Amino acid sequence: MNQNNSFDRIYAIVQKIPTGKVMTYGQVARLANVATPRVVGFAMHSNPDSSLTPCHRVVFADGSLTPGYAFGGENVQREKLEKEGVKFLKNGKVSTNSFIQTF
DNA sequence: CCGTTGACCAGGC
DNA sequence: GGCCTGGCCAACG
Repeated sequence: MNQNNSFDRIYAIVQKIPTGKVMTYGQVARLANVATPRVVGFAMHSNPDSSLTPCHRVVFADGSLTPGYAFGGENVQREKLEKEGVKFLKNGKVSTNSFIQTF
């Protein structure tokens, strides 16, 4: 628990994201007490396992998916989220209603 | 130690 | 509503 490394804290938060819900990088960064959302991005790209750390549940603040998803690309990420019940908008973005509001 | 890079975000056009 | 720019800040070599 209380990891001193930023990466470990980020991983812990991402792992706590329930199925069918998504979080923005800024949200994760804030909960992980990280200075900037960029660190979250670094951690995700260094993410060792998609099953251990569901980085596909982490999206942009606009609801856009991750450009250059480390496990196949945006296309794969979108299918995974849809499979988990996440709603997508016509413009190809995640519905803001799928964002976690209370944690 | 310093410079570059980057899975961000907010603002402007 | 979509695309571009600037700024913040940590990790990497």
